[in-house]
Amino acid sequence: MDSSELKRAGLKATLPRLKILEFLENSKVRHMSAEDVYKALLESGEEVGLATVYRVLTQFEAAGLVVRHHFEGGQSVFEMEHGKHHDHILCVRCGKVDEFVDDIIEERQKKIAKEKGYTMTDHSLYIYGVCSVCQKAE
Amino acid sequence: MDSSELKRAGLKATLPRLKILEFLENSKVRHMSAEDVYKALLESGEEVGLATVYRVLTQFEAAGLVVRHHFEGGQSVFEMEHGKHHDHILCVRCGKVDEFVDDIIEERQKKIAKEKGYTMTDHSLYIYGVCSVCQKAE
DNA sequence: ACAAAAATGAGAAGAGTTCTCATTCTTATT
DNA sequence: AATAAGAATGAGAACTCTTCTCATTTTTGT
Repeated sequence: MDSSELKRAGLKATLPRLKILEFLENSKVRHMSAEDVYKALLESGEEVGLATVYRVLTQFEAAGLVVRHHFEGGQSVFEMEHGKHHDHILCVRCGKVDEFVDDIIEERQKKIAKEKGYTMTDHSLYIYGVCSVCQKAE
Repeated sequence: MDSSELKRAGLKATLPRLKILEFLENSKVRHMSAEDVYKALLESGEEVGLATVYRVLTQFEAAGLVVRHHFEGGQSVFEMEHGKHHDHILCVRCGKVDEFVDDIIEERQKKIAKEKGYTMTDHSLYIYGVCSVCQKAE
């Protein structure tokens, strides 16, 4: 287990943090709720408290290791930060999530913020639609 | 009180619905949570249940009278639908909300959806930043 | 190995929202 | 205008997601 990533983020290398980080890094699924992480760890025989999962994910977010998304439906989902910023497009039928980057949109956002007198700190863009698979399954 | 708007939306013209609609239409504030609406009605001496406010706002949303936003922070806020679609830019300090429309961004979104094989049904874009007033108050 | 400080886990608590169901209101019909 | 049938309401219970509390355990620098 590699604790250097945690240390770099200014977090002590505790067991729960290591397990959660390891799990996030090795998971095929990109977007996970706190509950998802908690359940997955329990199933693989790890002892972690749900409160700890929430706490740690919040810390990871603050440290920039992870990004928190507010997809529709109240629940937060987390995603490993792999350097490149991107936005999301979601299927409203099956819940599939795709990613995209569009420099023109990024540009326009900055411009709009400036025009309105804001210093932009962040943004969130979600496109909702019906994916190709679900369109056929109509 | 004008019940035609409700009837047009396929909703019976009940007293609570009329009061809520009237309040939304006359309010200076554009974005309100269910709780906000509930409290405001109570204060102006109207008898409405919180559950009804939630129910009615959801019905208004389904009927297209109102738009629901998921600003950061879990809570839904509602806004009268005045025909013109727009996105939002929010101040992370004072909570101020501004609106904007950008045709180029709208265009790009449709294009991206198409490229990814999606039929776009909706989208949500929020820009977060620090507004001019809060920048000065630093 | 040890003490001090920080992190954890279990459950309580909190916020926001939905559900349940007995009562009340609306509407179409006399 | 009265009525009957169905829909809507309100009060509180219940539910979901998340945070808090605090006694116990773990980590880390010495």
